[in-house]
Amino acid sequence: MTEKQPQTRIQRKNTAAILEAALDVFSQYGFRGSTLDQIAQTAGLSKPNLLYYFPSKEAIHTGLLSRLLDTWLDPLREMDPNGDPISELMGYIDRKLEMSRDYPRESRLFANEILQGAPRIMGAIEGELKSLVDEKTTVIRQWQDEGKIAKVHPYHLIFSIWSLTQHYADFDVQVRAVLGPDEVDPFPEAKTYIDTLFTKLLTP
Amino acid sequence: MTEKQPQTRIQRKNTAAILEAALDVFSQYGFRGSTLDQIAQTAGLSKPNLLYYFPSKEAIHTGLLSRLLDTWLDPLREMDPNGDPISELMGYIDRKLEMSRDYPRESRLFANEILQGAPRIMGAIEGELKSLVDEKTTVIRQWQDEGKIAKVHPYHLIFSIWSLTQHYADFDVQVRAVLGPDEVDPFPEAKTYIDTLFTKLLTP
DNA sequence: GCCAAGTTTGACCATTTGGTCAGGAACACG
DNA sequence: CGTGTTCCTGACCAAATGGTCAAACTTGGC
Repeated sequence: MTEKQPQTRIQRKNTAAILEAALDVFSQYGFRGSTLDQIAQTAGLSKPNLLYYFPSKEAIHTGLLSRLLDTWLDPLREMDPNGDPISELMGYIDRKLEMSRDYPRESRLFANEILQGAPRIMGAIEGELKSLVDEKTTVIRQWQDEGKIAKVHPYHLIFSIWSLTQHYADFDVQVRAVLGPDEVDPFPEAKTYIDTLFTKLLTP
Repeated sequence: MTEKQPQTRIQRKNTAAILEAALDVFSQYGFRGSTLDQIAQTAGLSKPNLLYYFPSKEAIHTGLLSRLLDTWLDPLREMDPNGDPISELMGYIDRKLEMSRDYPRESRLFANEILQGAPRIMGAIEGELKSLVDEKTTVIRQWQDEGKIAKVHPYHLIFSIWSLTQHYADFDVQVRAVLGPDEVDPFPEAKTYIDTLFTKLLTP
């Protein structure tokens, strides 16, 4: 939070390379399963050089997470209380699915962290994330009271959007294995399916 | 696969204790993030004693996974092609949600494994799991052709059941954090929500 | 109560891991 | 082109990790 931005060209380039490499490694092996050597090698740097930019393994991890949480919540933030309820919700759902398609590593990074009890990100979940969800569920409840969308539990509605969309990033290998080698890209059909599901659920 | 069952009392007790402890530890930290010392301590044994019963860390892990996969697939296996389509599917969904409630560690163990690319269980996914899903999706397609349930993509239907139910085990800490400290048990409301969702989706 | 089989352990080992540090190389800038 | 700052590295360290082994201790059946 108390970081200075004025950095040299090299600093910017290397911290970016480190975070990119760390995303690769942490998202695949989780925090404890990842090693500094792995990250350093992926980033094309030496281990001591890594630690010149970040004081510790944990600092890289939390740096990544905090930098990413905002992006991750953007789709929900964009949901406009004054827009048309159904299209706002469907828009949110579609954006979330696109994020799973375009940023699967980010999804897996969070999944890993939450799976392990969120030891390094609990604060943000109880703070930022919860208050955003609280805010948006209030909007949803309003829409429901106005009869614009079906009355279903708002929090569980959010959970179901998260789980359905993130499943295609987090469980990608399983999805592809079950669909078989013919299916190249599961996302178009996933979008159709999910759109149908939520349309049927939300139409009053 | 080629194991002998006739064991002494002590063997049965200790292998059970080890697998129980390993489930605890592996499900929380993933394979690479877990240590033999941790498992040994949780099981109340010394590390060399662990390795008297299992030849290696990997053997414990694969032992766990193979022993668990069957249980994990049971709810789907029970789905009866000759029963009433809607109640068979809703029954499967309810059983799956109950498993998330009663066996969250098992769910997280699989989630961890799949997240990391399923390196130690890919075979079972491409074999056992895929063929069971193939079989059941055929049944679902039949039900759809008979007009008994709505025509939605059968594979994605299965994926959505998995993701929605397992979410409450895998992302438990997030669910509880978002719902706040007042909500003690999210499962009753989850069941209501999920039942509504799939009823609306599947009713033709 | 004896003895062979099954069980447990402390001590040990090689490797890996997160992290340090002194010094050298590259760079910015007057 | 000189010099202070930034950047980078090889060598190193202590702790942790997966795994071994010989020796000691239990156990079960006779």
